[in-house]
Amino acid sequence: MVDTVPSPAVTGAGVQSVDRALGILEVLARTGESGVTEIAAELGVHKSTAFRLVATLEAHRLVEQTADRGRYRLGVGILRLAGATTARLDLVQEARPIARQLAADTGETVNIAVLAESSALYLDQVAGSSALQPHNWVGQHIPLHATSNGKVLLAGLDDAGLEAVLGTLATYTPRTITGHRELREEVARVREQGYAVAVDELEVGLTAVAAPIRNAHGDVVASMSVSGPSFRLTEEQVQDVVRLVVAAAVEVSHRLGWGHR
Amino acid sequence: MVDTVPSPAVTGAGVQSVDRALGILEVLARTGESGVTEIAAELGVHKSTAFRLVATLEAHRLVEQTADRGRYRLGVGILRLAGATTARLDLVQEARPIARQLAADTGETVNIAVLAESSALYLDQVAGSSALQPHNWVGQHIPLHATSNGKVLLAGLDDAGLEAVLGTLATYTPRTITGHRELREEVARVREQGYAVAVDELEVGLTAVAAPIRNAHGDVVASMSVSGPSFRLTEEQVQDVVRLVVAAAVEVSHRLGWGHR
DNA sequence: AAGGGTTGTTGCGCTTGACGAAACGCAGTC
DNA sequence: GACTGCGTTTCGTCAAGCGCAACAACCCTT
Repeated sequence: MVDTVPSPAVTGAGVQSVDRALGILEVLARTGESGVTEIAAELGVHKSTAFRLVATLEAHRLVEQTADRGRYRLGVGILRLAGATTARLDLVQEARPIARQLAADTGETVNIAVLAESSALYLDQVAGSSALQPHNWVGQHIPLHATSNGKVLLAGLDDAGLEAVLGTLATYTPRTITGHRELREEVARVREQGYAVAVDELEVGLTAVAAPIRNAHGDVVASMSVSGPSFRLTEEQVQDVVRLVVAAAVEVSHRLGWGHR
Repeated sequence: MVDTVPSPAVTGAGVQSVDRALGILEVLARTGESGVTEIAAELGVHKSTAFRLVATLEAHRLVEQTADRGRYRLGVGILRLAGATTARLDLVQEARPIARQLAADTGETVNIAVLAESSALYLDQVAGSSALQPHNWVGQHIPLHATSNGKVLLAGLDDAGLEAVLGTLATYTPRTITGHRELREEVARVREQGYAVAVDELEVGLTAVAAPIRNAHGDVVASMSVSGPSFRLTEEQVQDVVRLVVAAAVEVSHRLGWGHR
C-alpha cells in the first residue's frame, strides 16, 4: 500500500476498511456528533464508503444516529465493551466498592488513575452525590504534573523513571507547577506525606486530593482521588478529605495484597 | 455471499472485515482474554485473517496483548471512547424520549429523580395527557421515605448508605411510613421486586410507581416514576403501570450501558 | 537433547468483497 | 418551484483482504 494521499485521521496500518471504521469511531469521539458527509471528508473517502462503514458500526451498536435520517454519534455498545474492559481489571473490581463509599462520605467525585505513557489514564469514576458534577474523565489522558493523581503516580516512580517522563510542563493555570525543580520538590513532599493535593492547578476552581494504591510488592500501581469545586473543598475540609482518601487507598492496597507479609 | 458455515458470533451485515473485527471485540468482551487461534475458531475464519484484524485493532489501542507473544484482551482505547460517549450521554437527554412515550402510554405524569443529600431531587418531568395534573416538581427536593422514587433510590444504596440517610421520618399522611424497621422492610421488598409503589403516602389521593435506572456498572443512578390521582390508578391499573415503568427504566438503563453480561 | 504439538506470525497468489461514481428521495430555503 | 444540501441506494470494476501454507518460538513429553 502506498501513501497516495495525506490521509490525516487514519493511521494507515492493517486492514484498510477496519482501519477506516475505527477512524470513524475516533472522529466521533472527537466531534461528539457528525454526519456521513463530514466523516467522509475527514477520512478522505467517498460518502458511500463512509456510509457503509457507519452502517456496520451501527449494526453492532457502536454508533447510533440521532434521528431517523440524522447525524451519527457513539453508541451504547462502546459502554458495554468498556464495562468488559474494566471488569477484567481486578484493580477496578476491588476498588469500586471502596470508591463508592468514599464518594458517599465526601459527597464528591472519586477517580482512579494509572500511569500510562507519560500521562495519567483514568480507569474509573464514581460520581459524588451533588447535582453539580464534573465531566467524565474515564479513558482520558491527563497531564501528570497538574493533577493530584498525577503527582501521586510520579511519587511512585524512582528518580530514573521520574526523569524519563518529565518533558516540557504545560501551563494550565497560574498555579500550575511548571519548573522541573519545583515539581521534583513537590514530588518529594508527596512521597514523604503519602498524599497529594492540587488546588487550581489544572483548572481554576478545581481542587483534588489523591493517595497511592500499592500492590503486594509495595509498588504504586494506581492513584485514587477525590475532586470537587474549590469552594466546597476549603483548606480545613481538605484535611478531613485527606484522611478519608488515604484510608480508602490503604484499604484498596490491602485488598490487592499489600502489607500482608 | 453464501452461508457456508453457521458463523455463530457474527451478525453478517455490512462490511465483512469490519463486521468480523467488531465480532472480535465482542468475543474478547465475553471471554476476557483469547488467543488468535481461539478467536479464529469462534468467528469461523482462518487464523491469519483473525490475526490481521486483531493487529489492526491493536494499532488503534482497542486491544492489547498480554505478553510479547501472548493472548489478546480489550485495551485502553475502549475506555477512551467510552469517556467520549458518556460525556455526551446525559441522563435527562437519554431518558426524555422514553419518558414521553411512557407518559403517552399511561396518560399520567412521568418524573425522573436522583439521590441528592438525603433527599430525592427531581430532574425532569413529562406531563400526562389528563387535564388534571400535579404541580411541577422539577428542581424540588422530596423526602425519600414517602415517595416511590425515594424508595427506589434507597433500595439502590447499600446498608451503610441507607443507615446514613435515615434521620427522623416526617409524617405527611396517615399512610406515611415512619418507622425505621418498616421502612427497611419496605426497601428490602423494593430491592427484591425491582420497583416501588406509594399510595397516599406523601399526599392523600396521590399514587406513584417507580423503577430504578442503572448505569454501566449496575449502580442505581436515578429513578423513573409514573404518578397520578389514586382514583385513576386503581390496584389493577397499577399492575399494568408497573410493567410499563419497569420496561421504560430498563430501556433507559440500556442506553446508559447497563446490561452487559 | 530430541521430538511432536502447540502457539503467534508472515509471504503469496486468487478472488471475493469493498470501493467510488452517480443516481435517488427527501428536507429545507431562497 | 428550482435549488441545494443531506443520508441512502445501486452497480460495475479492480485492488484489498482472504485462505493457504510455510515459518518461528514456545511448551510439553520422551
